[in-house]
Amino acid sequence: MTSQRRVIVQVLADSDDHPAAEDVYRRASRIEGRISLATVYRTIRLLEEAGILEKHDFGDGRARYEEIKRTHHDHLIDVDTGEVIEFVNEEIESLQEAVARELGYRLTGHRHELYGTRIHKPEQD
Amino acid sequence: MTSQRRVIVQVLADSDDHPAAEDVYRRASRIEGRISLATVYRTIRLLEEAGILEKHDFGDGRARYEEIKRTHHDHLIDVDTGEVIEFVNEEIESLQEAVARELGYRLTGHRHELYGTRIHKPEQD
DNA sequence: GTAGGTGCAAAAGATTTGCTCTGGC
DNA sequence: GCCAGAGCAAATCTTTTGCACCTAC
Repeated sequence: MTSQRRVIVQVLADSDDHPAAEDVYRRASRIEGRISLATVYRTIRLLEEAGILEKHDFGDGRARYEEIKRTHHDHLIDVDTGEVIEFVNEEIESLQEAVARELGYRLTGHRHELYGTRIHKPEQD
Repeated sequence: MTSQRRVIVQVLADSDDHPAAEDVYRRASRIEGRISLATVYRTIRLLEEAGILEKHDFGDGRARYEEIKRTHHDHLIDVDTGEVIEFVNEEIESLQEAVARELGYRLTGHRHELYGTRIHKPEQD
């Protein structure tokens, strides 16, 4: 357990957004100067393989990460702002299982992202 | 309309899988020798912007493409073989709309992929 | 004839890796 | 002291781009 790893893990734990490797590097650098992007990538990979981190791709060309929390959720991405909103829908979850089963598969994972634009609500402005 | 573009469009129309740019290049090269990977990328981009082609990312680091067919569908990826199976589930589709609406969003698109392993069926072997 | 398209090679951006050095235990 | 792990720079992989040349209309 080196200081670099400690800092990276801390940064990820403190983030409630979905930072890319570069973001993690930037945030970690503020705390611990002696750190390199390569180490961030290596540590992120370790954490991912250990099942601690989840990798996402929201379509902007780089991987985004978040800690696996107790509650599973999917994401809605605001196409105008890039904001990421988490959602849970048990009905969709079980339908997915059913679809896979019908096709002769056991589900090992899934990726579900919604992309949308905010509905303008005049009374909220 | 150049011969290169004609060939690329033809290759895509003839493919019922989800080829990456490199695959399109390989298939097109067999038909038309005078073609470059750069042209494939440029043409693919044009077709995507024209709404003729859909871009996917199945998690292997390169983009995969398919022609937009009349019927919308999502994908189940066999994690053992890489095989891609298309599926349609209207119930999930409308639940997605509902989820977005509840969060105050109008859906502009979505990405939904299931990852699974084939359930072994002894009587089928 | 010319504007848009092509090929080639180099650039760009994200991620990985080889190698040497270092710091935790 | 040893060895896993760090830093740095170079390599890799996919995709994009600059530029000179070409070709469809």
